[in-house]
Amino acid sequence: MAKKVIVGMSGGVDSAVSAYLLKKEGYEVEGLFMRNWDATLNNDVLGNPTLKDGICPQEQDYNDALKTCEILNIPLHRVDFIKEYWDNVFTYFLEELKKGRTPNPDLLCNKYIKFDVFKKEAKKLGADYMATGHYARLTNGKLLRGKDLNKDQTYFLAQLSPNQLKDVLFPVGDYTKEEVRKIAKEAGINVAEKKDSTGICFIGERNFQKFVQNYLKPNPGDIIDVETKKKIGTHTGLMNYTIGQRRNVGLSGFQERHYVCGKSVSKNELYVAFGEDSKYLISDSCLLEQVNFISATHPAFCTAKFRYRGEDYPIQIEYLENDEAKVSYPEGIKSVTPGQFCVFYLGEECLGSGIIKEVYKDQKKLWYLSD
RNA sequence: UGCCUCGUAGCCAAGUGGUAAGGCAUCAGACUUUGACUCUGACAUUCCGGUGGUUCGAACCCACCCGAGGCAG
Repeated sequence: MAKKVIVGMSGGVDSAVSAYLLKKEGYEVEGLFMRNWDATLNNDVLGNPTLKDGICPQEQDYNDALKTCEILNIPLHRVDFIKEYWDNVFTYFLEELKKGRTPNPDLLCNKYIKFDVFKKEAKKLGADYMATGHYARLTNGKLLRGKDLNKDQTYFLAQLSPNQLKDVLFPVGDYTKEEVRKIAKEAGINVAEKKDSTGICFIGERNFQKFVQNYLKPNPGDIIDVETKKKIGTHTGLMNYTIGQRRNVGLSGFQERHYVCGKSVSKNELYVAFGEDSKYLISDSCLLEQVNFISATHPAFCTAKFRYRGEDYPIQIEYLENDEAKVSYPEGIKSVTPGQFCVFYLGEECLGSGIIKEVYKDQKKLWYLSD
């Protein structure tokens, strides 16, 4: 009796090829499409580029997935997690923004949606395994980077528990994106040439400031030159900025490039530093919260990424109480941002992650990144 | 009122007789399952505050006017 796999079909190439490969390997394959965002229901109006189109992108994706399943001759189920997404992912996203932090909703989307309610739904459909189109590999319970290091998506999986990764398959993890597209083309899959989706998972590309305005009231305040502590402009609301940001700050007339280096929610001030090598952008350690480990290995020294597609930096970890940890990187790293995830790696293995809570330089909390 | 300095694209700013550097910002792409960062391209189609003049030729020299600031007072 062939094992049954439910594949999360997004309407893109990666999941299509995943289903194709699994079927070729002899699994009984069925697709499951999920919809987690409804622009109308969720009041996603300002800055939504596709609102006026005849068909919303999620429905287009569904149609693409449907076509793919037809080609592969497998059934496609469908499920809505709009409420779950709002309650567990989007609410967190907004709460973090209110605190002046920079959340990454896609890690929580995996934690609370894809590898939780979606997986349960797959089980309900009789699945022995669930599969997704992530560029990642699983070997003996270890989560490894995808073969295509440029597309590696283990960063987004770093908040999962070992249990959530049980009975999970990542068929495209052993291929490069180029190979995946080639396979799709040769198999006659409709979405072989479809452009990769970007933007927040399930929501899509947006003008961030306008998008957030649908949910949070803007609260303008002063932009302060972190060096002189003088006011040099007005910001449109702290939630509109992230650390290290250069574009869309709204300042001009200066000789040097300027970067957001901090903010104070209590004072409603945004701090800006000049020059791309400004010392104000550098930190040498940080405190993590909600530290999660997938791996049984808890090393003192390893590497870490501080943002998706960020560089791997050598770090030292000191494990603390309450799922907290102190991470040190004496060489200094630019734009370590509260709210973002710090993801640990040991060679190929993705060990786990934590949320950046506080940022330090020379053992002192950065005053311009405090509250 | 007298004298001095200054007035270059949205902003800052080179250029002081030979036919408008650069930076910031902005816009458009590339990259990208987080808002970045980075990279590429576009950006004063002969009006360089205005009007005349000198010159083969002026943003650059001269005159006057307008405007901003300063020193005398």
